[in-house]
Amino acid sequence: MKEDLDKFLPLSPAALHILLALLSEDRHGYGIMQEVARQSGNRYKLGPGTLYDNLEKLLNQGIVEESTRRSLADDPRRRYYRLTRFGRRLLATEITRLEGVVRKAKSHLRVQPEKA
Amino acid sequence: MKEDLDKFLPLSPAALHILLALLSEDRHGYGIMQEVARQSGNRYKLGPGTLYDNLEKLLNQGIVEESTRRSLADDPRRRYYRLTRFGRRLLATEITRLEGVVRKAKSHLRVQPEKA
DNA sequence: ACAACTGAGTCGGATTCCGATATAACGACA
DNA sequence: TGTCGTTATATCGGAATCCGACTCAGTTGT
Repeated sequence: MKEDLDKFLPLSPAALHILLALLSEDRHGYGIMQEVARQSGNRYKLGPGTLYDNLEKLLNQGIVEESTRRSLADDPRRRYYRLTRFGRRLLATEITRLEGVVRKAKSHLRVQPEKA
Repeated sequence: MKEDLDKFLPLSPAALHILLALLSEDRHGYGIMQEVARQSGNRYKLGPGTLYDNLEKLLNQGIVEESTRRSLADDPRRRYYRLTRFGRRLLATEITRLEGVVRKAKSHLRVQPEKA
């Protein structure tokens, strides 16, 4: 009961970046959108459609769960999400996989870079 | 005329792995499927539908092009594909981006890994 | 008062995924 | 020769996903 992680991999770009945004701290939906944009230097932006589709799926799969609001002063509209332990393990596995991809690619990209 | 690369990023897992398979050498469709499976230790397999959908798109975008058969002894059914220079640059950009993702994630995954 | 922003969410068309299936040539073997 | 397994390209169509436009509403700033 360990390699069923593979069933969820590879993560789509959207799912990966949502989990990445939740890795540093719990966030609400709008906050996830902002963090994804920020982390990518505004090059990759999640729209609400993609966000909520993915969030729903991630909740159903037990990768993400809703967390209670932290402070009473918080905007009551906000709904916070956090990684489950399974989600964290899944993300760690995916990151390891991507590390291999990057290493492999770099070894080939070094040679014959471009004629000029 | 340089940052239009961003329009193509991030790459879907399928597109990324097709480009990766073509990075080491030119391959035909069936060979791409095999290489993607091999590179992933059989954990990620591309079906023909996903392959040809993606290939068509990559051809239209000028990321991949058809290359002529290398040897006369080659199975004449095969159609070979290669990365264009643009495709190589695009892949390099995506790999750099992923490197950043991996680095960021690892710095957070190191702490509070899992209780036991 | 008004605009801009924060915040959750829906909707529907477009795109992509992806296995099942079709077709056929190839290699090996009895 | 026939037949089986593999190699190889390709299509098809239902399912899943993407994703911007939009709705609704509260908050903040000018």
